[in-house]
Parts: sequence; C-alpha cells; structure tokens
Amino acid sequence: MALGLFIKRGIKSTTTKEIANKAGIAEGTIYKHFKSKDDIALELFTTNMDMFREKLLENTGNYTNPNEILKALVQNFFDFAKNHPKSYSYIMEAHFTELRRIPKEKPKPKDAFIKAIRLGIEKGDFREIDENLGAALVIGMITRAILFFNSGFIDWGYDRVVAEVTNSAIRVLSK
Amino acid sequence: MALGLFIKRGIKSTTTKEIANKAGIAEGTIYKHFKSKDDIALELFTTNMDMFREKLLENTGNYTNPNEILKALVQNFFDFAKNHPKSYSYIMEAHFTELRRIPKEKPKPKDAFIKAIRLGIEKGDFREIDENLGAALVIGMITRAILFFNSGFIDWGYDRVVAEVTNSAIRVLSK
Amino acid sequence: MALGLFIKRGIKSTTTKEIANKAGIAEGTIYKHFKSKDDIALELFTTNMDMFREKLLENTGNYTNPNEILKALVQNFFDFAKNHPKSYSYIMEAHFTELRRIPKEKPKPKDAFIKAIRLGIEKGDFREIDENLGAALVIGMITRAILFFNSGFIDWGYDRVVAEVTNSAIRVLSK
Amino acid sequence: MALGLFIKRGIKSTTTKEIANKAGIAEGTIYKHFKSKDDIALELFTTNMDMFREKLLENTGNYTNPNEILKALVQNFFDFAKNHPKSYSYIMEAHFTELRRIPKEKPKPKDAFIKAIRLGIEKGDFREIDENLGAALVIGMITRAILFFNSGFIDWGYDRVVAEVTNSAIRVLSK
DNA sequence: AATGAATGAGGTTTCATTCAT
DNA sequence: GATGAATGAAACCTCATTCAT
Repeated sequence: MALGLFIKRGIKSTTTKEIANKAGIAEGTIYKHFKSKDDIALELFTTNMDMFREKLLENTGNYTNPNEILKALVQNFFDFAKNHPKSYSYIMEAHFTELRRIPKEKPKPKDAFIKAIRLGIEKGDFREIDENLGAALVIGMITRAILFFNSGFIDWGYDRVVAEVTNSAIRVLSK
Repeated sequence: MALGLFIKRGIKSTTTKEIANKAGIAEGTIYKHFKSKDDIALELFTTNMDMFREKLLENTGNYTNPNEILKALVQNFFDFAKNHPKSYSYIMEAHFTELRRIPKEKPKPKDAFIKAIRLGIEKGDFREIDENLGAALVIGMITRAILFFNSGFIDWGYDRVVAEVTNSAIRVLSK
Repeated sequence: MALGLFIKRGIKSTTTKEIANKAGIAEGTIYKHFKSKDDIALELFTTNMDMFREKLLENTGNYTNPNEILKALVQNFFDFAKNHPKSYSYIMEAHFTELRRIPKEKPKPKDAFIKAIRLGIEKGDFREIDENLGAALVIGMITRAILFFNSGFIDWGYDRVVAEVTNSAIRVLSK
Repeated sequence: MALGLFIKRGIKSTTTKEIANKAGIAEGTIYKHFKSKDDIALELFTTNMDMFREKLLENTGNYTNPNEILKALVQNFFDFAKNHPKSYSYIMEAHFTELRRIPKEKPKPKDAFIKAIRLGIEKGDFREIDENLGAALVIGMITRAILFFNSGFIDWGYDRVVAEVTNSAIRVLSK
C-alpha cells in the first residue's frame, strides 16, 4: 500500500519504484491499475476521505440532540485518527494538493459539523454563530489536539482528551 | 523570492530554474548563496517562523492579565496571516517537512500560548487544563478559522471573526 | 487488420495492444499467430507485395506488343492503388524497412517493367536504354502521379491521368 | 549529427541515447537544444528541406528558356543527392511523417518544377499538361532514377543517367 | 561574484512479450 | 487455443548541481 510511503515522504518524493516494491509488484504493473502516479494520489485521497466521512457519520443518525450529535462526531473523529492512523495522516496532509482536484459538490467531512451546528442553532441549543466558523473552530480544536496528542505533547490519556475536546466544543457553541 | 512558488507548487515541485527566474538571477548563482535547494527551504522556514514568533509576541509584554495576553496573541496571529499571507501559508505548509529539521530547543510560536495558559491557570483565571492541550485547542481554532476565512467560507467580516475566535478561546479556557 | 494502423502511424508507433484491439482479439493471442510484432510487419509486407505483383501481371500475358504490355502495367498499377489503397500505401511505405528483410531472389513488381522494356528494346520498338533505368523512370512517374493524384494536387480525372502517364511512359521509351 | 541515425533506423527507432552518443554529448544536453525528440526530427527536416530547395534553385534564375531551367533543375536534384546523401535520404524518408507538421504555405521543392512547367506551357514550348501532373512525372523519374542508381541497379555512369533523365523529362513535356 | 551550458542520475511511463489460468 | 494481468527492460525526459568562462 502506497499510503505509508506517501505520508512519510510526501507524494512527490515517493517514487514509483518504491510504490511497486512496497506493493510487491513490478513498476510497470502500477500502470495497469492507475493512469499515472498522480492518479494514485487522487484515488487514495478520495477513497480515504470517503471512508473517513462514513466513519464520522456512524451512529450520528441515532441522535436528535445537537449536543449528542456533536459529541458523537468528536468521538468518531478521534477514533478514526486512532484506528486508521495512516488514512488519517494522509487525509490531513494531502488536503491541500488533492482537494482542489475533486469536484466541489462531493460531500466532505466538514459538512457533518456544519449540519449539526445549524441544527443546534435552529433548536436554540447553540448560540447564533456563523455555522462555517463554528465548524472551523470545532474541527480546528479536534485536529490540533490529535496532532499534539500524537506528538506526545499532552500528558492526559486518550479518553480524557476526547472528553475535554468535546467539552470545549460545547463551551464554544452553547448559549 | 521563492516563497510564492514554494507555496503554490510545493518545495519538491518548484525547480531551481523557476526560483532563479523569479529572483532574476542565473541558476548557478543560487549555489553562491545556498548549499542546496533544500537549504533554501530550510532557511526560508526558519526566517519566516522567527518573524512570525516575533510578531506574535508583539505587545504581549504589556499585559499581566492572561485574558488580555490571550486576546493579543489571537489578534497578532490573525494579523500576521493577513499582513504576511505568503509567509503564513509557507509556515503552515512547510510545517511537516521542515519542522523536523530544526533544533528542538528552538522556541516556537506555540510556546507563547502555552506560557499564557500556564500563567492563567496559576493566577486562577483559567481552569485546570493540560497546558499543551489548551494551546492545541486555541491554535487549532485560530488556524482553522483563518483557513476557512481565507477560503471564503465565512460570511462575517475580519474583525468579527477575530473577536469571535478570541471569545471562543476564553470560553474554552475560563473556569 | 493491422494494415490501416501501420499506415497511419508507422510500424514502430503501432502498439500490439492497438493491433489486438483492431483485430478483436487479446494481446496475448497475437503470439499464437506471429512470432513477434516485426513478424507481423514482414508477413503483411510479403502478402501484400505478392498480391500487388499478381494484380500487376494480370492480362499482360495476352499481349506480345511491348507498348500494349506497358499500357496494361500502368493501368494495373493505378488500379491496384485505387482498389487496394491500404495495401498500396503499406507497400510504398514499408518498402525501406521491410524490403531488406526478404530474400533477394524473390520476384518483385519492378521485374515486370524491366522485362517489358527488355522485350521492347529487343523488338526494336523501344530505344536503347538501360532497362533498369527505363523501369525506374516509368515506375517513378506512376508512383509520383498516384501520390499527387491522391493528395488532390491534380485537377484531371482518374482515366485521363492514367492515359497521360501511359502516354508519357511511351514517349520516354519509344525511339 | 542525428541525421545518419534517423536515416538508418528511422526516427522512432533511434533513441535519445544513441543521438547523444553520436553527438558526443550527454542525453540531458539534447533538451537544452530541442524541446523533444520529435522536435529534432522536425527541425532536421525543415533545415534540410530548406537547403535542398536552395540548391535546387541555384542558377535557374540565369535562364529564360524552360528547357534550360528544367535541365538545371534535374542536374541540381541529382547533384544534391550526390553531394548531400544523408540530407537527401532523410528528406525522402521523413517526407510522410514530417511534411504534415510544417505549414502549408512554406515553399517546397516541387514548386520549382511546377513553375518551370507553367512557364514552358505559357511560352508554347511544352504541351498542355496539368502542371502538377507534369511535376509529378518529372520528380518521379528523378527520384526513382536516383534510388535505382544508388542501389547499384543501373550500369550507366552518373552523367549519362542525369543526361538521360533530362532527356526523358523533355520528351514527356515537349509538344 | 555571476553565468548558464552541460551533466548524468534518476524519475515516470510505455510496451513487446510471457505465462498461469 | 485464447486470455489479459504481470513483467521489466528500456524509452523519453527532468532537474539539482557543477564548472569553465
């Protein structure tokens, strides 16, 4: 799988030879499955982002309470980063280069946050904040917390960090 | 200046020829000033991060109130991104590749946040949160808000966004 | 049939995949019928040149008069180019690459011209010209005329062009 | 010089490595001078065709008599093939592939023949023949004669062949 | 100090051919 | 016999770096 390599060295610095070696196939074989090296990066990104979105939305349909939905989203976000670390890293890093190459209409993870925040505002549970700014604040907290946690900067345990980020998200959004 | 190119295409994808053209010098001349292309990237990163740190700390010495320090940090962060967009973009993106190449002990922007949060906790103004987690939450909110704002996702004006992020940071940290 | 492709793109630029696609078979199947790609080119050349030679000689046995034989040869040459355009194009173009790969003793189209000219000289109908030069002149006129005609350079109709080339051949060879 | 290689093996079969070796330069250096391999082929073709056209027209300005002009053209054609054999071979062979890539308006060697024939018809020295067909006939005779001569098929000497082709051209065109 | 042509290692990609099914 | 995925050598081309001027 090229994911690991793409994360470690970046797409541009990963050679097709390395990809082929890692996959245990010949260099030429790559081009039976993909049109070009860039195509690998794009498909990898799309696939992983789709998986991420799916995992992110898991169980959120069960709830009608915006706070509970938000809580589930934060938990799922953290769990995805924990259970699919390569996938997560790749999504975070390929963001800039690949995002511009996929159609605008394609639903993205942030949409789940925007929707939840809108619901919360409508229901009167959350304060009147631009829903995109709200999503930015929450997603920002989560991603940076994961980054610092994975870098070993934070002394607290996983569950406590998740709980704290959830708590903080609610602090930011509640009336 | 190679900064713009490095941001637009990534370091690896920017050629020495392009750098030289942009700088109005000959390809060979680059090697009179830098040891290698990577050297350019590193020096660019160090220089810009130093400038960022300096701007971030501006005026913060004036205050003893943690809330005011925090407020100044958020404002400075936003202002730097606004006034030095290339510099800011480059720091954000080169983060991953370049950060590992500079000495650990070198002071970094996040230290300012950590210090302010520690002070706030000591003074009893902020709740007892892991100071690194606190910094992660605040920095995460700021960076994501800037990203969304620059992408045109947010309808509110600059000042209101800054105010809102400041407000949110205090919400997260206060008792 | 690979002929069309070989003409349009040249042998070297036509891929086995294209040949297989065109023939409606799998790439691997080619190697059940031919030893290699070059083998296809050679067999194609031999087959088509044999067919050309055969068509060229049609009816020429009926005549004893050199002028009439020459006339028939010119007509047959033109007719072959008209009725088998791909075959004709391929022979013209593969000439250089393939001719050196077939045995020297194999009879070639030009032999028919040489023979007719020799006969004409012997009979006293044609002037004393090196028979190979004579053949070169006649064949040259025919092939170039066909090329120009097919390129749309010549305003006259097919029959008139044929008649004119025949006339010119006789002018060149007659006493 | 890549000319020799292009003639011997065809453009497609000549590798950049071979071209570089022959030229005594590094492979990469090729791309300081040409945009691509195809670019080499095209420039080589244009340059050589221009040279050919120039040599072909030499001295023809001296004459007003169509027969003399025609004679000079035949002589120059033969001489070019003799004095610049690689150039000549390349022009003949690259004809098909390269001709379609140069602008239609660009003057070509055949124009000289067309012009001479038109003049001859106007002056009443030549018979009323489509001038393009006339050019085709003359050029066809010359090129085929050169081909046969160079292949060693013709026993006569160079000058006699030239004289004979000139004679034949006049036979074909005269009233 | 500055130049930019030349280098050549190494990158991506193509494609004739093989071989297990 | 037919298939087509896999192969891997080799093609074209890029580009960071060097060096004679």
